[in-house]
Amino acid sequence: MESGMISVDRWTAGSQAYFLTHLHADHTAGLSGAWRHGPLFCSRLTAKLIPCKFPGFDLSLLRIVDIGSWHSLSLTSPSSGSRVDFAFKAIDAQHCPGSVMYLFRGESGCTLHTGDFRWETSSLSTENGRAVLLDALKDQTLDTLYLDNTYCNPDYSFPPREVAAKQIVEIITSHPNDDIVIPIYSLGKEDLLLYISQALNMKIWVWPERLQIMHLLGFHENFTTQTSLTRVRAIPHYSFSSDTLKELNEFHGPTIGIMPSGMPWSVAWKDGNMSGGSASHVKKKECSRNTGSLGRNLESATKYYEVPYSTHSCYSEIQEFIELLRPVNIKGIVSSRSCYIDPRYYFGHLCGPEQALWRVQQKLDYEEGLRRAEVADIKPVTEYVTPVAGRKRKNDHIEFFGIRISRVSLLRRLSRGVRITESESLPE
DNA sequence: GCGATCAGGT
DNA sequence: CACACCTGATCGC
Repeated sequence: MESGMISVDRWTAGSQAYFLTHLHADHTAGLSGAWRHGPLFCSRLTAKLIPCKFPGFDLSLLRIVDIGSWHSLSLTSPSSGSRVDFAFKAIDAQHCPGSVMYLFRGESGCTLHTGDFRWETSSLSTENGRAVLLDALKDQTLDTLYLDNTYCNPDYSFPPREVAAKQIVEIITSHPNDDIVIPIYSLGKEDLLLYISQALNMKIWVWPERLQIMHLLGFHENFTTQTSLTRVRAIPHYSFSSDTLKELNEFHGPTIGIMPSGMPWSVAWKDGNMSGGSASHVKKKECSRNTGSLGRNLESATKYYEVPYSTHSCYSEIQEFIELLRPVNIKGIVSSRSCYIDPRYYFGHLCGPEQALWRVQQKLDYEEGLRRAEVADIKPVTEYVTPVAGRKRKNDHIEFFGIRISRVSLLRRLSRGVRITESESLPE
């Protein structure tokens, strides 16, 4: 990529093919209804959402990438003018609706771009993704892994989403008479809301634009814009703060805030907080801040929970992902504001040419084992032998050790400053 | 008046 | 903390 041929989640002119992993704003900086720099490859669901996110977008530019099958692409080398053939495949990224990773196979080797992704160890989708990736890579090394390194730090530890979803349902049922507000963004966490809706057999309120998204995603029964139908509301993230929660409590009655987020969940927070169960990650806060003016409503100490429901992989999941793939090289894709952790700071020992070959060798050994097992008429092991530790490799002079500040300014510049104008049109 | 970018907020 | 946004100011046209 970056050779003037393929761009992933980058929208400046000069590429021959543009790939979109998912429709969050930090991956669409530069996209707009007027964008027309070239063909845009994305998942079917993402394509469905594009007109809503970018009104006026020229839909003839869209190239739908069906998940799981190989697609081919023929481009022209900008330097030599000769033809360059690629094959690529989309894999479910489990981050938000429509989100995918892209695996590219070309003359210059294999590249995997994860976009944002969640790699929950025991989920069926991950199991499928694992098989698809290993099968797609075959005996080749993965040359470059562009990695969602949002939580690429051992301090970040949180449970699978299902666990967090159950915690949230518990919180809601333990406050049977209170209103509940759950801050969400314009796309993502639908599975959480659906889970709550089904577990409690109630509809969930969303704002009108969000209902339109829900309908596009195929959810017709579980969401409503009628306040009177439910006590559980998913509200725009930007409209939520301790002040708004306090106001809700003062003017609308008892309201609990539940923040589903992966962010503050480092191991340092795990124990010794004021939440009931010490094993639980749930953080409960009493927001009794009283910033003047209305004052003295002592009764309105509002309840606010933070629950580790994350759409990004935690550290151990990233580790497992890298141990599976053993890439030659890893590059982080996060465009964070204040710091950039090079994935090789923690995972340098899992990449490099030797490690990549190690993976291939593992696969060959595994297949050889299967063959022998068949001959010996022994039941083959159905599970993959997951590579353990294996930190033999000495890092011979990888220069990117430690925290890199200089890259940040570059990444920031690439990802800043989108304004998504919400569709004017009404639902239906 | 418009889109693109930036500053600053949740 | 820093997710994935938001609003509002400013720049260039």
